[in-house]
Amino acid sequence: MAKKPVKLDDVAKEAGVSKTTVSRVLNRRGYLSDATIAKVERAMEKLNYRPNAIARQLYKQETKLVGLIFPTIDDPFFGQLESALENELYRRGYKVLMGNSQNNPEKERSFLRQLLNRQVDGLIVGAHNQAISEYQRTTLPIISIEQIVSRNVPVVASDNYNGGLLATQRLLDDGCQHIIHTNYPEDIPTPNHERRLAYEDLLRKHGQIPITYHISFDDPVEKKRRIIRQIFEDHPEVDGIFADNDTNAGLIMNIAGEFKRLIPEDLRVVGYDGANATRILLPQLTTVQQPINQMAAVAVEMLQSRINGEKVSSRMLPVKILDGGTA
Amino acid sequence: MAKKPVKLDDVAKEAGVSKTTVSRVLNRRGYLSDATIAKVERAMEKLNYRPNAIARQLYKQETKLVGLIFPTIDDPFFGQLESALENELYRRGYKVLMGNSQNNPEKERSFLRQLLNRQVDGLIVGAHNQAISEYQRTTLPIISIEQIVSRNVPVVASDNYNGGLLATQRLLDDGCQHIIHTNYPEDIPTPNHERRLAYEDLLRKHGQIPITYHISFDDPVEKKRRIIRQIFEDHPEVDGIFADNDTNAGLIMNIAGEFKRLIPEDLRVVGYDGANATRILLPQLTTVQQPINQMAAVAVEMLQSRINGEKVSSRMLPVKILDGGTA
DNA sequence: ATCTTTGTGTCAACCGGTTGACACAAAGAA
DNA sequence: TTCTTTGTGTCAACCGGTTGACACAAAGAT
Repeated sequence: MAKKPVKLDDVAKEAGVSKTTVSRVLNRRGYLSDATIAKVERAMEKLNYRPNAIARQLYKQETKLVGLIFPTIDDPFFGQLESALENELYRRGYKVLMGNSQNNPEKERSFLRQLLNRQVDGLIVGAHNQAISEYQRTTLPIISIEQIVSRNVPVVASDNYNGGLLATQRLLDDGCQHIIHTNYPEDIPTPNHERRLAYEDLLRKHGQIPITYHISFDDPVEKKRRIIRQIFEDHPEVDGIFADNDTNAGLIMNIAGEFKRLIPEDLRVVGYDGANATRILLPQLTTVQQPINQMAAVAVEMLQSRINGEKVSSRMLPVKILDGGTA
Repeated sequence: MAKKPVKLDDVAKEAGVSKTTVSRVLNRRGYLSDATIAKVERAMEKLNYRPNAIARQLYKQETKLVGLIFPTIDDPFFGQLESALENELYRRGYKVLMGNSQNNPEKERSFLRQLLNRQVDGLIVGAHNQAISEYQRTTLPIISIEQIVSRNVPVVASDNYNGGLLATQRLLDDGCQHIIHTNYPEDIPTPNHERRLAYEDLLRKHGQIPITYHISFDDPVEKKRRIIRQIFEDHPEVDGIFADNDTNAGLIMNIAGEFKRLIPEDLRVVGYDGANATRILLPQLTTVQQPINQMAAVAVEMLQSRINGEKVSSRMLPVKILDGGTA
């Protein structure tokens, strides 16, 4: 015997007015006497009335919801990024519908398809899948972060190439002779590859041979460890490593210990990302920091513009190197 | 001149059938000839029809949305927890509406009020605020994680008291004579205090005087560092620290370095949480691990039961200590 | 005395799907 | 022949707010 929820009509009856009047009180529009307002509010209070958001959304054709599609949230970089996005969106009156693709194209597609059904007013994506045709033929406002999704989707990115240069240059300045890089397998589309390209270009310019070991974001930790051990086994001469993200840099530092390498004496390490959580747990790491919060702010600003029907173009934000002690 | 979105009626017209028939094809209910199905599907394809989720929700009175209210997502513990929750919920056909309270009662209340308006089918909360009366007088299914929200809200918790015992006992077993603890200020309601109580009880039993330094989750990192430095200044004799979370344990380890303490020789450290990200960045930390993924699974299962109208009661899950090298 | 302006409130259509009730035809059963 | 079952499809009410159109009264302007 669950009581039916109170609806606007019930309030109207209780207050002795019409639906319209109640709605007007709710939205404070049109002419209203103080007496009427008081009467209606008393009735709402008495019945503990809660307006049905869905009904309003149906009529208004807007949900004040924004979808976020990223690989995961259980990671210092994405955690901070989505956290910052949520904050910015909330400030502008939007709530967040979160979907973690786990780099699973199936899940991403299903998620996307559902959101496209007028569930959200806009979308911010940073997942690593491609060839998801749904992105192409929709008119929903979309902003992408660090990822090229489709020709018509503006991108907010940090300057990955320059970040790669900064990291590599640092190791060169430190006098490293054998610098190795870790990055995604090349068939996974991500802007991280820009970091690799910079590393390769700069290394070649200095007469060194670039060597990249491929570690995928989704590899289980044990596999990542195995790949890193391989580095030390294949290249005992290594004296500098540029990791494409801080988590890998952390793993590298641990495994360097296993191989009795002192950091920074025997081995210099530069990471990438510079997220809050990593800075706390691994402050000694020298790393290229992305302006995560700023990226979030810019992305939300751009999305808002698109929702308002304005045109926006892609933006690239600068990175900087943070000195720890590892390089 | 934005074209109006295609609606069910348009598809019906295109296919030469009625709305009902199209709806039936969409939901595969009632008797339908193959010919009809094909006809309708061709029409949907041709018009690129997307059903309006909001309209369906309004009629069905369910949104297949679950709200998540936690302090933040930018933290290894909450990141992993929310990530696991999202996964479990997705498996059951629910999408996630995320709200970070930032331990800001204002934001939490506003968020909650909006979700209560029939926006979500259920709620999982783990925010640290109290006295939010909205939780009390609603019939929305709610499950709380590690937090007592209201008499009628079932809780999923890990065995915090036992976790406190495990951590403290480990330090005692290591022969520590001066064990200090960090935890929230006592006026912030969190189950972490159970960990403190266990520490106090056990320490007293062993004739030691419990000393707790208060570090709030929301304190800026610099403040946290300051408080931790204070520990070493006030109690140079300290030889064991039980931190109420791994992030603080990480900070403690760093600052121990500043004070020239070797870990574990001069100082033993035990953390709390054992989240994935921390295990990767700080594997050497001995810590009490919460069964984060299991907590998420149980919470979702309980929520599903409540949504189905069943009664559920609170559950407590066991913790275990993970051996690193710091204690 | 007539015309506007301001204040208060009502009616009914609308947003876009969903579904119970019902109509009608063809096939099989009694 | 008549009754039941199966297959196919239509009608219109419904979910719960929102709002343009409109009615009517009182006050102020000309």
